[in-house]
Amino acid sequence: METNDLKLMAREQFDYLKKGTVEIINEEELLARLERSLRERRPLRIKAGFDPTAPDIHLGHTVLLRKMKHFQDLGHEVIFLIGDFTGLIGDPSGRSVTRKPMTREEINRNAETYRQQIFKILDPEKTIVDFNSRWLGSLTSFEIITLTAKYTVARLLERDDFALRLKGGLPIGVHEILYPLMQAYDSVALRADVELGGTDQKFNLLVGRDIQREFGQEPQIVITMPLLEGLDGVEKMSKSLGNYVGITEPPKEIYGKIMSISDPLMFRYYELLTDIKLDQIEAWRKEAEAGRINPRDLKARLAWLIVADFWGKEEADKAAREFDRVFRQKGMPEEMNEIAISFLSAEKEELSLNIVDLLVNYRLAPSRSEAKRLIRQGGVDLNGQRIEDINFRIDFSQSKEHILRLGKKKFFRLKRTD
RNA sequence: GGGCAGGUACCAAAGUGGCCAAAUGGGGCGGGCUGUAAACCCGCUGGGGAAACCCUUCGGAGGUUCGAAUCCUUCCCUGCCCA
Repeated sequence: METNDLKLMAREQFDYLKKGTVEIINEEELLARLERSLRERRPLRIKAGFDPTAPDIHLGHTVLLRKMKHFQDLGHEVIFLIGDFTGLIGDPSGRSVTRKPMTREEINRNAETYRQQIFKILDPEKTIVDFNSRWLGSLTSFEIITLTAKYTVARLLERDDFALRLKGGLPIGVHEILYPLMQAYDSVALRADVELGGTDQKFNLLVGRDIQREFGQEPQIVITMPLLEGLDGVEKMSKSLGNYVGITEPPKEIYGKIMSISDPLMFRYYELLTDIKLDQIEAWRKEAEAGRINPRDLKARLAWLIVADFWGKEEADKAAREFDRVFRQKGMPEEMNEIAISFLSAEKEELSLNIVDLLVNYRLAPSRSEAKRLIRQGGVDLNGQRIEDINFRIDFSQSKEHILRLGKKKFFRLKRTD
C-alpha cells in the first residue's frame, strides 16, 4: 500500500479516536503508531484498568468504555484489565475504614458481573479480560525492590492527591505510593501501546510511560477521558457517593434519574453519553436559553436515548410513558413493588396493621423513629390520602390491596395474602 | 528514639465537669414551589415511647466524682518538628 494512503488512514483513525478525549500524550506518537500498526498489520494493544471492588458499572464508566469500543471498531486489541491484585491486598484508599481484603471468590464473582455489563458496550468477541494478579502476584520481593528503584519518592509525591493529603496532614500509606508503580508495571507486563483512563488517572498513566521506558519498552500513549459528573452535578459520578446511574438499573429508574438532573448538567451528559454532534447540542442550548424550546423536552429526549442504549427503544418508550403518567399527570406507575402482607392466625380477627409497624417490619424504614418522622412530615400516603397519624391502622378486612407511597417516588402495592 | 498537637455523630467542625443526644456548616431525608428540574423556602436527621421520660453514644479499657465528651491512668491510632 502507498505510504500516503497509510498516512491518510492513520489520520482518519486518529480523528475518530480523538473525539471526546481530554488529552492525548502525545498526539504525534499516536499518529505514528497508528500508521505503523496499519503498515505492519498489527493491531495496537489498548489497556484500561478497573477496580474489582465496584462491579456495578455506571454511566461514568461508559465514557471510558465507549472510547475502548472506538478502538475495537478500528480493529485494535482492547484489554479490560481487572485490578484484582489491589482487591486481594485490600485497597485502603477509601480511608475511613480499612477495607476488608476480598477473597478470590468475591473477585471472580465481581469479574463475572463486569463481563455481563461491559458487553452492553464492548464487543465480547474482541475484548480480552485479564487480571493483574497474574503477574503482580508472582513478583518476588527482589523484583519489587528493583521496580521501586526505578522511581523516586519525590516524583511519586508530586501527584496531586498525595500532595494535598500531605499538606492537609492526612495519612498516606506506603502501599498507596507504591500503587502507581504497580499499575505502571501492568503496562510493562501487557506491553501496552495505549492506556486509557479518566483525567484523575493521568498521573498513574504517565508513570506507566516512565516505567515502560525503564524496562526498555516503547512508552505507552496516554489518553485521558473526562470524568462524568454525578447526578448532583458537582462530584464525579461514583457508587459510594450515591450519585450514579447504573447501566443495569431498570429503565424507569434510569429515566427518572436523568430527568432529575440540572439543565447545565443535561448538556454535559449529551456531550459525554450520546453520539449527538457537538454543534447540535450547542444549538439546543441556545434554543433553550432563548425560551424557544422547553428544557424539559430536551431532558426527556436525553433520558430516552440513554435508556435505549442499554435496554432498547421499546423499553425507552415505555419508561417515557410511565414517567409522564406518574409525574406529569400524578398518576400511578404501571408496575410497582409488591409487598405480601400476611396475617398470623392469631391476628386474623383484626386484619389491620399499624402503619409504623408495617414500615419497619417490611424494611421500608430503618427504625421506628425514622418511620414516625416520615409520617409526621407528610411523606406517607395510602391510596392517595396522606397519612398524618402515626397510630393509623391499615385495614385489610374490606380490601385486600392498598397502594402505599413513600416520599414522591417510591410506590408499593400492599397485598394481603391468606 | 525525643518533643509537640490531635482522635467528637454520615463528613467537616465547636464544646474542656452538670444547662450535652452534643452548636454550626455540608450531606441525606420529608414538605412547599416546579419541568419529579436546578436554585430557593420550611422542617427533620442515635434508639425506644402518644407523651412525660428512659436507654446507648464523643478512639479503646480502667479510674476520680453525686455527676465525665470534658479531670486522671494506660493502651491504640494520626499529623508536625527534631534525630
